[in-house]
Amino acid sequence: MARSSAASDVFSAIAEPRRRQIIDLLSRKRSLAVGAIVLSLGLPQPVVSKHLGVLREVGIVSVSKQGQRRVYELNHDQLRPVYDWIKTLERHWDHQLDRIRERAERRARAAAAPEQAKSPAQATHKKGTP
Amino acid sequence: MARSSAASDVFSAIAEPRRRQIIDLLSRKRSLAVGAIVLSLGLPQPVVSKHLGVLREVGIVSVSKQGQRRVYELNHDQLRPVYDWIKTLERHWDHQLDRIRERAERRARAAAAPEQAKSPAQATHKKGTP
DNA sequence: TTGACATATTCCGTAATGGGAATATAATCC
DNA sequence: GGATTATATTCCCATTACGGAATATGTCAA
Repeated sequence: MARSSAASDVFSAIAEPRRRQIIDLLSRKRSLAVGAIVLSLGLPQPVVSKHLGVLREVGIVSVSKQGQRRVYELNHDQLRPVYDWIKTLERHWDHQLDRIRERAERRARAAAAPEQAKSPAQATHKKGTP
Repeated sequence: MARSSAASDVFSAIAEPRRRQIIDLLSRKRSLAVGAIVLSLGLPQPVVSKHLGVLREVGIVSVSKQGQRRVYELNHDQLRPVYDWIKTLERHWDHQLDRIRERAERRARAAAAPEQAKSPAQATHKKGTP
């Protein structure tokens, strides 16, 4: 019963290495025809078409006919759930963002409570809260 | 063969919604015994144990015996491949990072050349989850 | 039309998935 | 020792996944 299937769930869709490869390809080149993907990945055409089918069903890619070929492109938005989910754990990876944000917050705190500021922050008028 | 199995591939491991739930739980509470997870998710204990088994095999979680219970905790590092992969597409989402970095740099420049300080210090920018 | 090309779909076989129920292991308490 | 609690493991089953081969659909060109 409705086990999260690759055909409907983004996370399952990206579980397949070759599907991730396809996504990688499409994120670099703006758009690609099936043939180009087949060439690039070196997989049998039916295999590629089937993977594209899965990605299509989930909404990760979209097609447009162009002559006798189908041109695929990435819908980045559909991958957002993955991004949002993993981003929750971002703080654990000592990411640049953290250092920047941390510094900003330290600075903000210092500006908000200047009496316990150990480091002599030059200037900084304090500032009322909006 | 060697289809990327959930038992060996991180992406496959996190494809399962309940496994993601477990990860979410463990990322909030530092460490949890199986019983607590069972309680929290409302799933049968064997099911939880099996999911934990998968996460364990991949290395996403690790166990330690504590009395008669096994306490699990998250190994964030193992999820890094997911983070790194999805982060490639970050630019498409006009991410907060850019704004924060920009602001920080502006601020840094202002601090380096204090005589022309005139920036509106918007210290506290609490950003709730959208 | 016929034929070449580009892509999708179907059928098949094998392997893996995840849940349920029952059972096994292990630690703790009496 | 035996009983109880906590967790893992095994067996079974229905479902799904993926690749391969063959075939179907669609499009252009002459």
